[in-house]
Amino acid sequence: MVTIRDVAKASGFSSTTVSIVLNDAPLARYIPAVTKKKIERAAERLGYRPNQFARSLRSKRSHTVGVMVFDMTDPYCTLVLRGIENSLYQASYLPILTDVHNERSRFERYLEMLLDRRIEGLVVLANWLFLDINLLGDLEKSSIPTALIGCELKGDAVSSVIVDNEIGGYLALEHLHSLGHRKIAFIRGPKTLADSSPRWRGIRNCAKKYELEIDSRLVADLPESRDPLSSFQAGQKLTDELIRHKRWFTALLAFDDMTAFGAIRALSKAGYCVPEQCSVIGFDDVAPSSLCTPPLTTIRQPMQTMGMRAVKIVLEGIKCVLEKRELTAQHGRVAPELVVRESTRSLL
Amino acid sequence: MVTIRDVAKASGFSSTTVSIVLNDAPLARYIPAVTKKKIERAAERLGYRPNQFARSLRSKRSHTVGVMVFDMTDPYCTLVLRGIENSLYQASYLPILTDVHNERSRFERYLEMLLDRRIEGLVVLANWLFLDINLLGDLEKSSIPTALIGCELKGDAVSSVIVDNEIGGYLALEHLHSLGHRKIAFIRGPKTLADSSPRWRGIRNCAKKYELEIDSRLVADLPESRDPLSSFQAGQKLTDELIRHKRWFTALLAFDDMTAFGAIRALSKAGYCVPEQCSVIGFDDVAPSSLCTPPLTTIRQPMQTMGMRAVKIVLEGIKCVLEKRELTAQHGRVAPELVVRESTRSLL
DNA sequence: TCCCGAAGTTCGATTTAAATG
DNA sequence: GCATTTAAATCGAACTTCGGG
Repeated sequence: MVTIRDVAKASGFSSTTVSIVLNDAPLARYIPAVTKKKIERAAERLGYRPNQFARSLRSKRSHTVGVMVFDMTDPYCTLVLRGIENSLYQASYLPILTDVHNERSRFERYLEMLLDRRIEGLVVLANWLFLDINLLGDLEKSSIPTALIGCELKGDAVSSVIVDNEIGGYLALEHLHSLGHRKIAFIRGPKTLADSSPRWRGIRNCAKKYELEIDSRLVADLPESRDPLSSFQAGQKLTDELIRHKRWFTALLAFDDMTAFGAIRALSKAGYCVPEQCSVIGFDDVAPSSLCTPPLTTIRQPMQTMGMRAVKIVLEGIKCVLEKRELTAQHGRVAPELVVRESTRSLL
Repeated sequence: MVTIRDVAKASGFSSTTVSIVLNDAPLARYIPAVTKKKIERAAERLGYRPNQFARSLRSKRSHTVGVMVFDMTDPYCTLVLRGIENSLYQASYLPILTDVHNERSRFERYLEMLLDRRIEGLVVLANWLFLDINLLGDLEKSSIPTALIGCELKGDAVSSVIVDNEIGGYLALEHLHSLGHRKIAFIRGPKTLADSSPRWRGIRNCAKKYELEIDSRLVADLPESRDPLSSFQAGQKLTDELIRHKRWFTALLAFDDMTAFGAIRALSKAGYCVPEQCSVIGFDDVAPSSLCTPPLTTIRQPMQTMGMRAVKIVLEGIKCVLEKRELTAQHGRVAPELVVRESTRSLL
């Protein structure tokens, strides 16, 4: 491996000068262009690449950000990760990816490993997380700029980026209503999930606005679970029960896309066509939604944007820390968007 | 930050002794249990965590593996990444994730960054890659154990893990044939993609075995593209053309699942039901396949296994390098598996 | 010779303080 | 005093060498 001393020797200057020149440090002002040229050419010729370990040891900087995903297999992750990666790339940071499999022990172990690597910031993709306050103890005291995607935390230690679930819920029901649906079934999220209640609130607001009555016999709740696939299965099972109760509905509003896929499966098995006999709307707009037939009408979370936003917050946090300014958490809330495809149909 | 010297001071021993004890180095044999206890307790009490930069600088090891994905948005990545992550976790390695967006410049920049970080190994997820030999120049000379997932490379510089496409193609056609299908349409992969030709070879072998005639007017080719979504669109378009040519078929064998989704969309738009009027089989078994209705019959690539396998190879390579043994590439080929779901139906 | 522990060197780059003409 | 350059200290851990009992 070629070191700075090799470059020094080859160029005939000291390693100090080489360092100053190659880093374009303040003192480089005083160094004549000829010297710079010589040094740069020597470095080039030898193929010199500074040792990042040495550099980091000295500067205490890693140019690395930790990314912690709660369950990688959730299709929700894909685009968020793309957003994170892209923003990091532009800032010349590299991400260390960890997947905690929704396991507490894994979370703790990974967090220690990341802290040991002196990550400068942390992005946590808390999709499908049943959050436990303890998990954050380590985080808060670490004083590493952190952004949580998908759930919000009280206090100003940890930033967050979430979708506006209330607006999303409102948009979903408004769409069904505008299509003429009045008998609507609902599959709500698990009570322990933070998204569930605001989404439902939005739905109720919309119902009130349009004087739509919600039949409580057409409302089902997803059970708590830490497996993203389970919401597909639960969606199927609950829809099946709804159908068997013979209380018919012309549309179904699902908690998320996975649930909607399960609902469509159940409807289809029972001999009902979507959207001819029953409209279905989801939430998230994960990749499969546009691929399925019929493609799913849904409320899109701007996932890539959310990833980018989280990185932006973390990067600003890092700058704060470097300049020893006070660091306060930011809480971003992005607007969801109705995506009309073909799983919903007008009754009018 | 508490350093080894702080621990030395607090325990009353020298930093040498502390280092030996905490790392359980060979010399630790000679150190009495009392001393060890004292040192360990001091370290514990102070919350000492060794500085990885210093450690890496000295040992020249990073305990980091680079992971390079060609297009993160491809659903094919998800499970492979899970496999990679899991194996790395068990070996206490951490992955740096990079997504090259199928762009040459990004590949090169990321490769340099990873090399600068002194990654000990590299896993490349070359899904949907139109490989260019030049890209590998840097790789070969870097002498970093590397495993390519999804495509194979001549020579013994770079290891690889691929699915046995020929068997997969065979299985797919055999399944359709066993269901009684004789008029079968095919959408082949792009000619520039390495997977395409062996997959087609398997199909032809199977056709010969069962004396099935392949009607060349029912064979279409996916165009070259570097966007995974494009195979959905192309699948839809090609199927549409196939339908319009009025040369009917009872089953369609698609190059991959994305293509199959496109085909199903086209059939549905043209008023044909899957599988009642036309069976469709895919290849890969990406996540959406089991979520769609009807769920897709397909040839599964054991993606998680492939990720694990690649990491295993890389880890062995790292051990090789450490022990200065000769490093030779391994070329793994894993068996695909027929997954029968509901997009195919028996004619018998 | 065996056991225990410490002093000092090394890894490679950055930075401070200081020395030249 | 100024422009130009550099010796030496530093970051934190790990390893080599050595000395005392």
